Amino acid sequence: MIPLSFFRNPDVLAVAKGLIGKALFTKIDGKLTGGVITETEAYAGIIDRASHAYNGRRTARTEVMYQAGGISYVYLCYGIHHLLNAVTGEEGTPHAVLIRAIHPTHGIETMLERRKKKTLDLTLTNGPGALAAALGIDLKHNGISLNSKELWIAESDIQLGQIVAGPRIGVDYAGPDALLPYRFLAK
DNA sequence: TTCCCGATTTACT
DNA sequence: GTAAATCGGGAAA
Repeated sequence: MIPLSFFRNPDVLAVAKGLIGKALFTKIDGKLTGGVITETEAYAGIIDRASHAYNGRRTARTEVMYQAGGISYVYLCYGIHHLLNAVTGEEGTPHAVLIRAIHPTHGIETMLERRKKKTLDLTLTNGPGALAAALGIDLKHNGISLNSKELWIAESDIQLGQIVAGPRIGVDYAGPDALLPYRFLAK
């Protein structure tokens, strides 16, 4: 497993970058699925207009983000897609890292079934909504540990290319904050 | 309670 | 390239 101290690093950018190349697994409905994280985005709590916790907003939904790092934050977007985040930072600091894409390594058959696809292609786990769907993640997994029996993150032996940073996707509404290089992906 | 909108994906024109 | 799908949460009243 990954030590809790990794997730509780106050530098959310370092955690987002560090998660690239880690392995993400779920075991939901008795089916093991997982892959290597290839793309993430950082959401810097109260100072980041793209974050749900911007300006200290604290509600029933965002409450989980204020907890200590090392747990999940799952939420429904556009009424259709579930997005998976890793909560980071110490308790009281609502930082989170959105997992945007993985490279599938385990349970590909199950993931194809969940996505209702017949052949393996790049879209299977490429994109935050698609990834959560393939892994079987939904709101039931909000706020659970990232070292639980149903959902966990581990080290990986797989070598990825150089990590590059760039602006985030789909957050144009965040004004100047949308331009911040908070997105990390393996080349 | 009511109204409005979104950290996206997919299917069309 | 553009639009529709679809529902929980946040803000207003």
